[in-house]
Formats: sequence, C-alpha cells, structure tokens
Amino acid sequence: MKVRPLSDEALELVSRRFAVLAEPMRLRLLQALFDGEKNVNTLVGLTGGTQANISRHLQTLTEAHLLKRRKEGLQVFYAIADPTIFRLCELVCGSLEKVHAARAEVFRSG
Amino acid sequence: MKVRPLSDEALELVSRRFAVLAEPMRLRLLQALFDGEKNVNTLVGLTGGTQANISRHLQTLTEAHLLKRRKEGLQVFYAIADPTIFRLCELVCGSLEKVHAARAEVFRSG
DNA sequence: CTTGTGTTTAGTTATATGCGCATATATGGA
DNA sequence: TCCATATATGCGCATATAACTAAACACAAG
Repeated sequence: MKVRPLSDEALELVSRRFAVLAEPMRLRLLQALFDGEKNVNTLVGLTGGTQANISRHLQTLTEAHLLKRRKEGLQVFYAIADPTIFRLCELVCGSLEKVHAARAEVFRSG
Repeated sequence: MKVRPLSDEALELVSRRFAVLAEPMRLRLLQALFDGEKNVNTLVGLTGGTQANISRHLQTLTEAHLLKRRKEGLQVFYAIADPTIFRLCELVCGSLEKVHAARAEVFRSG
C-alpha cells in the first residue's frame, strides 16, 4: 500500500484529533461511555471531575465528532459517535504494553 | 472482548502517547520516515524546520519509543520503531475523511 | 412568574510546550 | 591540536489550554 504524504492542512487536522485524545480526563469520559450513552451528571459521578470541567471536555469531544449529544428534557446524554476510538485505544494500549514489557526485560536480564 | 477500565496511571501513559502525535511537525517527521531511515539533516530539508527544532522533535519521538536512533560517525539516523503508527494514522485519516465527507453532504443536499 | 435542577459559559490563573536564537557536544580530518 | 560538520541543548518568549469559581442559561413543576 502506497502512502502519499498528507498536506499541511490534513496534518493539522490529524494532529488536532490526537490532541483531543491527549487528556486523561477525556479518555476517562470515553471509557465511561464504552458501554452506552450516559447523561452529564452520571459522567461527573463516574469520573470524579467537577461538572463545569466535564461539560467542557464533553464539548471538546463532541466538536471533534467523537461524541454525539442528545437532549432529553433537562438532561443531556452523550454517546460515542466514532467507533474508531475503540481500535485506536486498543492499538495504543497494545503498543504501550509491548514497550513496557520490553523495558521490564532489560532490567531482568540486562 | 471485554474492556476493563484503565487505571489512572495507564490513562496518563495513553494520553501522553497521543500528545506526542498531536504536533503537525512530528507527524511530518513520521511521514518522512515511512519509507525508511534518514539522518537529521535530510529530515530538516524534507520538513522545512530549523535544525534545533527538528532535533527536539526527534528526541520527543524517540523517548516515546516511536523512533529508534542509530549513530554512524557524525550523523544520526532515525527510523520508525513502532509499526502501530501506520495503523494509527490510517484509522484517524479514515475517520476524518468520513467526517468531512458527511459534512460536505450537509451542504450538498441540506 | 418563581423556584429548583441540570447543564453550559465567562473570566481568571497556572501550567505546558512549540519555536527561535545562541551555544554546547561529538566526531572526523588536516 | 585546531577546525569543520552534524547534532543536541539551555534559555526566553509567545501561545495554548486545563481547572477553578461564579454566573448564566434551559427547562420542568407548582
């Protein structure tokens, strides 16, 4: 498979998506939504952040098209909108596992 | 496959890896290395950054175990050390394509 | 209209980091 | 040893952004 270099604009977009995923609290929110949609207050309880902060992160994730928003009366429900998140996290976790296993080896045998 | 929630420490590591990928210049460097190892000056020429800046970014990528370093005389050659990068970029690019195609649809038919 | 609940936004502060400049280190050659 | 080349690093500036507080907004009930 041939990979043609991305334009500056495309690189900017890609880097921005990675930046959205580069905050532990946002990853925790995504994790909390892995098993289905939840409203804001539930997410506040699950993640242990303040409501204002959670709301902001949810906005960031939604603007990045990673989450979708559904309003129902007083409450707002968020859900994962982009299933590639699952694979992304799997890939990174797997890679990090390898890295750290290898590092452990160094100390064991080296 | 059941996904068990990651610890705070693990989330920190994952977010850090995403952060490393969240800079256009670093993505450009990775792209430039897709077809094999290159030395620093070559990368400076390909990316159009300053030597100091490129060196810094290469250090960041190497510390994240995404690149490996090989010294040969005066020159230092860098190469991709973590092949998951390819899939990561594919995934993100594919996802972004979809998002923007959908957005284009909105203007076409909506 | 007033009150209460759930959610968002504004303003501020603290921290992180990309970049440019100058300089330092490392290696090879005269 | 002295110089040239390739790479790395220290420092300061500018900017981005996460978190906190307080306030505003949206909506339902009475």
